[in-house]
Amino acid sequence: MAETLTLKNNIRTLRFFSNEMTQQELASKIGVTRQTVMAIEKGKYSPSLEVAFKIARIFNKPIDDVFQYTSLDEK
Amino acid sequence: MAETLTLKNNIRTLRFFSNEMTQQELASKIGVTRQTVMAIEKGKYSPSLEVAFKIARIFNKPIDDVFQYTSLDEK
DNA sequence: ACAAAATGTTAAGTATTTTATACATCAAAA
DNA sequence: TTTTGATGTATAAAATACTTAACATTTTGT
Repeated sequence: MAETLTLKNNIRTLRFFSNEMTQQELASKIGVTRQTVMAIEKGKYSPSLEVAFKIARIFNKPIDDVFQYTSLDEK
Repeated sequence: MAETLTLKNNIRTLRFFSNEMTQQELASKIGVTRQTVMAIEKGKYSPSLEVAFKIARIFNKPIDDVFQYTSLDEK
């Protein structure tokens, strides 16, 4: 049945837990534009692994804690 | 000093530990071409997070066990 | 030594990510 | 109420990932 997998993330939550970090602040820290953070946060597309690593690093989390690649209906 | 970070990976090793899986087999399993596996394995470029997840999933490992984003000189 | 399979390389094209601008909406603050 | 900062949306261009195809080199097996 070729279950459809989608990419989700906790960036928004992680930002808030990190002293209410704004999208712009996160973007600056990892060296991308605010639009990129925006698009990734909203799941508009799959970022490069490098950008994913940079984000995870800011929050001191492994990538799998920031991004989840799961079947759509997963809890 | 803006330490330079580079992306490394253990794909080659993981393939061998997985019943000597070839690049072509891995490519087929994750739905990309052999050249793509080749390029990623040799670190020619940073794959998309989605492809990274697919690879990690084949080996039943978290992404951070397959890819390392570290400073060049790191042991 | 030979054949076959696996890996490496290159080039050109397509697809996707990221940038850059610009503008709209909303909430908070002044 | 007006301004300001943060977020959302849109679009075009630039950069990068991925494909396709073809061929060269290395490794493995017979």
